[in-house]
Amino acid sequence: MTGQVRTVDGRVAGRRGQATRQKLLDCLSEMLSSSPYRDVKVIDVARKAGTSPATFYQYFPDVEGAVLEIAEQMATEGGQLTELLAGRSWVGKAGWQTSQELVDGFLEFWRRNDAILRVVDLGAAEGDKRFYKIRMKILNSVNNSLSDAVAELQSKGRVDKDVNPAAVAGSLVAMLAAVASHQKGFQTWGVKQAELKPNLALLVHLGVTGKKPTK
Amino acid sequence: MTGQVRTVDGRVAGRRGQATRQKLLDCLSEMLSSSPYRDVKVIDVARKAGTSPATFYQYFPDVEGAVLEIAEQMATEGGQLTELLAGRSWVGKAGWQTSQELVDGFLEFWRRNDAILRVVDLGAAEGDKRFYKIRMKILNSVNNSLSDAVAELQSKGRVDKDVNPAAVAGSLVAMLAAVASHQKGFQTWGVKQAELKPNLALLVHLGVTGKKPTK
DNA sequence: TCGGTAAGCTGACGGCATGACAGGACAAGT
DNA sequence: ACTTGTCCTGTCATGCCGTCAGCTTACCGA
Repeated sequence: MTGQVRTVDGRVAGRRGQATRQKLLDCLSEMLSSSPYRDVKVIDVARKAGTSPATFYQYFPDVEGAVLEIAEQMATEGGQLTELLAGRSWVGKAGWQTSQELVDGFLEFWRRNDAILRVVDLGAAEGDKRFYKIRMKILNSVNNSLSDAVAELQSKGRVDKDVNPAAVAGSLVAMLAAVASHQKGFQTWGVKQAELKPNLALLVHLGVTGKKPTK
Repeated sequence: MTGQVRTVDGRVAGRRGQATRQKLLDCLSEMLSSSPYRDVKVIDVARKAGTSPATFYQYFPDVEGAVLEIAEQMATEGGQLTELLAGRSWVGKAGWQTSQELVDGFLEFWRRNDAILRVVDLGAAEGDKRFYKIRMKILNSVNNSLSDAVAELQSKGRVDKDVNPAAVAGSLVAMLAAVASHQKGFQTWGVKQAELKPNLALLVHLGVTGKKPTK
């Protein structure tokens, strides 16, 4: 499948090597959660993993390289997000439920992976194609489903013709991602988690169907 | 007002000093546009400004400190965003125009300041209160206006009672900011700039009024 | 059991950025 | 010209980066 795991200098990693590698990745993940991306140093990660910087460089070209690895793993898990929309209806009460469950699942996924997603977002915004592709991989599953849903409703005449399904879907997905990243920010605006979700679901439903949900 | 500009060691900066300081800020701004935040080094900024690292440290505690300065300046200019909504109507054709102009102005502002906004966003997401406050300062102007608009329509019975104005407004603002940050991303989804704007405006209008715009 | 071979790890090193300081250059007033 | 306070930089100790040679460990076939 993905081929063997290799060290920077071309050797194949065995059991022990892979364990060390994974430990480094885990420690890096922790560091990303606890300190600013800019301040994450190779030496700190290595120390935390109980090994030396030289070992780190055996498995990863640099911090960024290791981050990409973590992000890739997460993106693969992120494929589950597709299930939030596969075969769901956007009509009537079912539509409202679909919308709610999408918001719920999305926010939960983002909250679980917030540290790494922050970095992926930054990399993507800075124009780094590698991060960009990973971000796409995660969002595409949701985006395509949403886009299809809009397009289908459009073909039935339930949505205006001058709506661009991809643009609407992309904007909604971007909204979900942004709100998830700044969930704490809403508290300062006096909005609690529990209140936020239904309002987000409302916006998603409005965006996809153009109509208020029937609850 | 803001008091005198001071160096790190407490001296008051004169004409020449302020010029140097500003030059350093300008060069830092440029660097942020052209290279990843993580790789921006004091020595590079200093070289670009035709001075030495020591000079940089005379005016700023570190790179982050200087970035905060730039962000603060930008946040002040960002007050202009309020004008996009002050005294606008959300009813009928006027409502559609309000929505369009908001999207236009917002995207333009974000595009002009994308480099620094990326960093502010990251800092805020990482939980740094200083960046967080700056992000609020920028978004609040728009957010409050939007929130008021929703609340007003709500009091007139045109919007459902269980809608939380602050949550909806915050989500819409987050959407605008996120889409602006990843404008390039939409091109890969086959969505052009020109197509994006009206669809965003539609979503904003739907979110605020709960109805499709009359064009 | 015993090498042989490849994987795994680290000490050590040159290079570079950081951050602090003291002292020299410069402008302005007297 | 002299003084004063601002402004800049040479220099230095410190610490991280990224690489390499070389040592240790695990696996495997004879």
